Amino acid sequence: MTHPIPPRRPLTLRDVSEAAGVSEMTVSRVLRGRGDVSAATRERVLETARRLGYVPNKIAGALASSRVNLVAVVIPSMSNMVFPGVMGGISETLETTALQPVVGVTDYKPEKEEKVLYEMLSWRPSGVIIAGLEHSDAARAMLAHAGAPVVEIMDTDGDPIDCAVGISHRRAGRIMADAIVDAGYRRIGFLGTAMGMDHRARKRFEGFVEALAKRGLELADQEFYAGGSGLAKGRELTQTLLARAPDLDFLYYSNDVIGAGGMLYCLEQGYDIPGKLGLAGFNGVEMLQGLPRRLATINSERIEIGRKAAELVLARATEGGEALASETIRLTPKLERGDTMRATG
Amino acid sequence: MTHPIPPRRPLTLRDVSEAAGVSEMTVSRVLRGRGDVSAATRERVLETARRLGYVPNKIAGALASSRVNLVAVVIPSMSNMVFPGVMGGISETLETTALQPVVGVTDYKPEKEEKVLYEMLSWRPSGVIIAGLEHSDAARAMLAHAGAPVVEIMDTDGDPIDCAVGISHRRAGRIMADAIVDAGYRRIGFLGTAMGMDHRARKRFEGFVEALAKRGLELADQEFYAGGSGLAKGRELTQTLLARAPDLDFLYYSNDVIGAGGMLYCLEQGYDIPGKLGLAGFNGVEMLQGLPRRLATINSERIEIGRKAAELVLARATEGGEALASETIRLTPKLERGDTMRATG
DNA sequence: TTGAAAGCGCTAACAA
DNA sequence: TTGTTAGCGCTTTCAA
Repeated sequence: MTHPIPPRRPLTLRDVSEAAGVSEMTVSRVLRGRGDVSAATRERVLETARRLGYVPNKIAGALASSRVNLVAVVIPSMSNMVFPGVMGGISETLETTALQPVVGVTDYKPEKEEKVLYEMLSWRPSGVIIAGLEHSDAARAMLAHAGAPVVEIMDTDGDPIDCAVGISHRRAGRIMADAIVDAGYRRIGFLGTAMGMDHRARKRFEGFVEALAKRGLELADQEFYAGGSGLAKGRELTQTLLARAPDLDFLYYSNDVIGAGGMLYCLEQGYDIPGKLGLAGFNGVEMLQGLPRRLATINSERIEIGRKAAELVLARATEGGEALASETIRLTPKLERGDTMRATG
Repeated sequence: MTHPIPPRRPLTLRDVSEAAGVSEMTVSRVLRGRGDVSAATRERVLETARRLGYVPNKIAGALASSRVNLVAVVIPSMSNMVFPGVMGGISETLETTALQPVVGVTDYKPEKEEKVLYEMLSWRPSGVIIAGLEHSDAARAMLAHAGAPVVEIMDTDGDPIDCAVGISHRRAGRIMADAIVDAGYRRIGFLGTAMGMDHRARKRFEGFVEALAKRGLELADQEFYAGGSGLAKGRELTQTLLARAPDLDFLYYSNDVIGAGGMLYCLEQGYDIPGKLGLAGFNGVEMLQGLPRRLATINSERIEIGRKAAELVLARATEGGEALASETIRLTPKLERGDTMRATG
């Protein structure tokens, strides 16, 4: 089924200028809401612009003013694990400002990160918010030359290029390990991603294993996977691991979604949770509210990270903030015990 | 904790031109991959650009060429109900092309849709993909003047401005109603959003009620809610409705997430599903794979909608496609019976 | 194959 | 309060 449509050329300032009988400059002033125009002229111009359906050309405006009200947000994935939270915090903070977030996704691939960064920086954004502290040399070079504030988010275990907001994932791993051991669990299994390019998952794992070691323990068993997370994946991993190591008394998952899948599996199998078997994930994902039990987890403070990152960009991208020093904000990973972990042994 | 960073001005074509000892024009040609440059010159320019860390200024490029490789994608929400699927289809299709999707969110608010559209169109995108067929007059005017192909997605019950790809939500409602009645259920309850500005949810509801009427039935009871969907919300609605109308034998939810919450609640309460009580949602959300039962649903073909929409834009935004006629693509909503609905009475 | 000139649509800076 | 001029960093077009 087809139907014709008349093509039209977008209007220019000049069209409005001629229709309203004032200079282009005056139209420009009115549309940018500058105060130095008489009320009568303003009214007439606004009316004309609306009537014609004029939409300003930001490309020309940006080139002339060398101001672009975009903030590049570069993240590894849009999965509902982290993206909605971080993005929510950013949007909320920028909502009432002139700045607008624009998102690029890297799929945890350094080469894609480079490509996405290159594309986004070529639009000369007013700021860059990018996940993680690990970037290729080329990416770091681009960021250093961006001519705009750069905020690396999620992680604080490393050296930022400019600003950073996040939590220590090593510490998050340690906190969970300590809580598990304090609760009296001893035969601990790990289930999670293969962690190839997921540096934060790796750091949590390292912190976890290290803290166990300090308490004289080591992982009893582990099961890795590659590819996307999902409840089904969590079930599968859990079944495999428990079949191999039935004497485990705690399962530590690298994220809440596979943890939740594991929880559903264990409940169906009739395991005594948290009495004989404890479970924990990582992230504090809202989406999972409403499952039969609340999974123990560590809140990764995604919304707050988004908010703070946007604030740092905002301050530096706004009139007078150009010279602000770089800054690193460390938030505190917080244990949420839920219903799948005892409080004490 | 603070640490200083040296600010740098972004490089221009001229910097590369001087460093490489050729004209700006030649550098421009090389960087745009045009063939009419000698291999030696090309090599030298490429080397220089890389060494300096040059990132082209697309703003200037776009202004000069009046070509912008962006596709505006305007959707009501980033919830994991529809966004990831649609976006996946779009990204996948545009991945290998010069076009890049940029997302704007309307929160189901007409005034926000206008604002987002205005912002996005002011960047003169090569195409617009926008959810729904219902828009304010102002929004419709902007779209008609966009000077770029417009594809309205998700819904085909109405008149598109240019192109459209989607399913008939009325038909989806009818299909579900027929399947439920055919399976022998008779006391049917509806649980869903208040549907203020969610036109597609409203159309499904209308189709559903209409099809029931044709079979001589009407809704036995219903429960509406406002605000975000979540498993917990589904539990709550279900509890309320079943307390009020314990004799219901089917619960039709306006989306899969609240449906899944309801399912968890009903299983815990020991209802015989699908024997004595049937359940169904809408969307076909992958995320829910791995729950104790597969919820009956209607697949809304989100990925395919994304793909087709991107293809329509691509064809029209590419050399020679400017004059292509408008086109409407109707996909077929497909029933997925899952484990929560009998096949026959 | 390379370069020079003009201009994309707007805004900064200055003039009236 | 309003208008004029120049130019943002590129690409198009035309000339060499």
